[in-house]
Amino acid sequence: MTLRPIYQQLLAAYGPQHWWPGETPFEVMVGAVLTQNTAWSNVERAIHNLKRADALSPEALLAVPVTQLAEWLRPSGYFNVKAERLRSLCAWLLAAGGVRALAQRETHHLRRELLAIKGVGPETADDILLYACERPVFVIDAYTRRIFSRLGLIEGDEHYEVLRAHFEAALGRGHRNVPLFNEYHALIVFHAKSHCRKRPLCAGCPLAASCRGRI
DNA sequence: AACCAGGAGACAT
DNA sequence: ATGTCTCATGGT
Repeated sequence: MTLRPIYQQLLAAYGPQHWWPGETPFEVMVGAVLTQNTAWSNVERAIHNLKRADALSPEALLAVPVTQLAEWLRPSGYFNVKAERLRSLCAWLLAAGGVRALAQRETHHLRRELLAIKGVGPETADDILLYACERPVFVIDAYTRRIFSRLGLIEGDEHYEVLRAHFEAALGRGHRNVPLFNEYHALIVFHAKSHCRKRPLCAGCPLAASCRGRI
């Protein structure tokens, strides 16, 4: 596939992105839920509220009333919904034996468990698997659909699992690909936010060579 | 002032 | 299996 050269072009243009923006695996998980259909700048405010209240742990989040949690989450939007979603995530984490205990589980088993949590869909599950648990899964999001459909490489409306399988098959599935999948998704998000918001192909787009003749 | 942002669940068809 | 509605804040 042409997915390798596209990655090289993005990396050459933007450099390493050092994802996920979060200091601990648990903070990554929280961020993955809070950023659902929400600008990251708003998520940062909510996470800052949690840190300021010294509440950024599964135990602390479960110890306070939902109304209090929702108040801390207010800047990230959907705060009532997300308060419940964080609680179900934390309840699962504690039942699983804590964040550290996740290392024992096999990736596919872990993925099914994550998807069983209310408020964790395919993308959030894969964010957690890749960026918190360092598992080799390729994250599909709205940016990925938009960019690669404009490049003519996918339709864009395929089911999530179809696209994930497609990208993973093209790039390889081994554990050695964790850094690649990490960087690739981060670059996709950065690229989508800097270029191509409205136009298919902008002046100075690092993917111009891959676009040529297709758009 | 409409439109969008690193989705997911509930529900009807 | 495929649409539609809802959830909500802050930036452009």
